[in-house]
Amino acid sequence: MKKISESTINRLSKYYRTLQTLIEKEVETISSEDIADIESITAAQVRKDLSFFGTFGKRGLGYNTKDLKGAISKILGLKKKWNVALVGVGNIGRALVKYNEFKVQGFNIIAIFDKDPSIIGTRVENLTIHPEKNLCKILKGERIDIVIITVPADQAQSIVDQAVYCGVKAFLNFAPISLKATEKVVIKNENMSIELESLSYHLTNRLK
Amino acid sequence: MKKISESTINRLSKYYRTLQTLIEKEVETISSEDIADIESITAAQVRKDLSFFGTFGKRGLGYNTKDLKGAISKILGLKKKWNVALVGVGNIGRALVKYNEFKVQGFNIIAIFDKDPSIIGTRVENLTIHPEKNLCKILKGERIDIVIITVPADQAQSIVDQAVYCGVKAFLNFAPISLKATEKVVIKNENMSIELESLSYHLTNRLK
DNA sequence: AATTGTGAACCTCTTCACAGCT
DNA sequence: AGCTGTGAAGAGGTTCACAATT
Repeated sequence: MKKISESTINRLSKYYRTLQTLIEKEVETISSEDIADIESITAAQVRKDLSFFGTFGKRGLGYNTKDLKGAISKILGLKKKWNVALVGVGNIGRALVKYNEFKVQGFNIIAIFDKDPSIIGTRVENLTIHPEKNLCKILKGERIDIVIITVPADQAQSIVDQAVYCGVKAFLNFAPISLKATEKVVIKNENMSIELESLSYHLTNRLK
Repeated sequence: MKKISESTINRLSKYYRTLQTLIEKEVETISSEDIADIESITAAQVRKDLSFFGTFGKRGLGYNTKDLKGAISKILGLKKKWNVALVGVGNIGRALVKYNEFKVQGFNIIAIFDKDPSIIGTRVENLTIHPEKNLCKILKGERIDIVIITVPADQAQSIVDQAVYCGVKAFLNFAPISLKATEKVVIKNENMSIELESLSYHLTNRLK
């Protein structure tokens, strides 16, 4: 299969969410132009993104919202439930465990870890905090697909290394550091400080 | 000034953080190649990014870590403290108020808002939760530069509209929806579901 | 008549490669 | 000799524009 860009994948996620909203409003059909307006992009972009995966529309009519949502759901692999673990039960980690959006989309956090003895064994939302030394055993036993990293920057690489060794191939990293892994592993970064610094740049240079 | 790409700005943030770590380790000089290795990019990319803003290195030697950190700090506008407000004191909002990294980098959350009467008036980390109806008055009075949006998706656009009307030009949005504003406003998105869905795509299609 | 699907044109970002300093 | 700074080449992503289809 042709290499699909990360931008295309991210836009598919957005279309997916938009379609969900449209279906709730009982809209049955939508054109690429209308989707484009909602996302503030061009209609050609929407059609091109979809064209990498097949032909989903009807010329002259547009796209059926339910069919297209189903198609994107299949492309993104959202038909299945994913087992997620979270390492680092601090402020951010705790908030993510409680964040409902993930579960709704099929990402179930089913194991959580920390290295602080004073919170190990306590519970957050029905989940017991495991010690990090049991990481590998539990990742394998629970068949974890994705690990969310919410530990401090200096501990993040070590968690990735351990988890990769135990077979995990996908990570969502909140630590403000560039993590390394082999080709066969994906790491997505959620770096909030970078986004704030970007705002700072624009306020300083462009928006005076 | 030439238009600088968002990727360049984001990489500058990363270099900045890397330089900070190097300075703590008492490294005084670094080459573009070494920075590139840390960030898993090419040396030419590092040099090109910096070249948009001036010449900071010494041929044959590399870059002085402290000087370069200072230069990037100035480019990104991090010399000054920014006044930040947060709207939506749910799980994520609460975690961000407590998140220390922001304050360390000069982003001070000094006002927080919610519309739930049962929590208005209560405190989170020394800050009293204000009712959303006072948004405009307080944004102006406290001279807020940046608004962090942690309300549900269907309320996010209305918060942006109000805040833009009251003079705010920069937003960090955690709601999973595409927000609209004029040219003179920047909105950065922190969409955690999109990143998870991207992982789902890669696990489904590439990493079997 | 309306709207998709797509090759070609265009534009932007990244990498190469080397002249120019230290 | 070593490493930066940068014009030119290359790669990749976006938009145009139109034939094809309903």
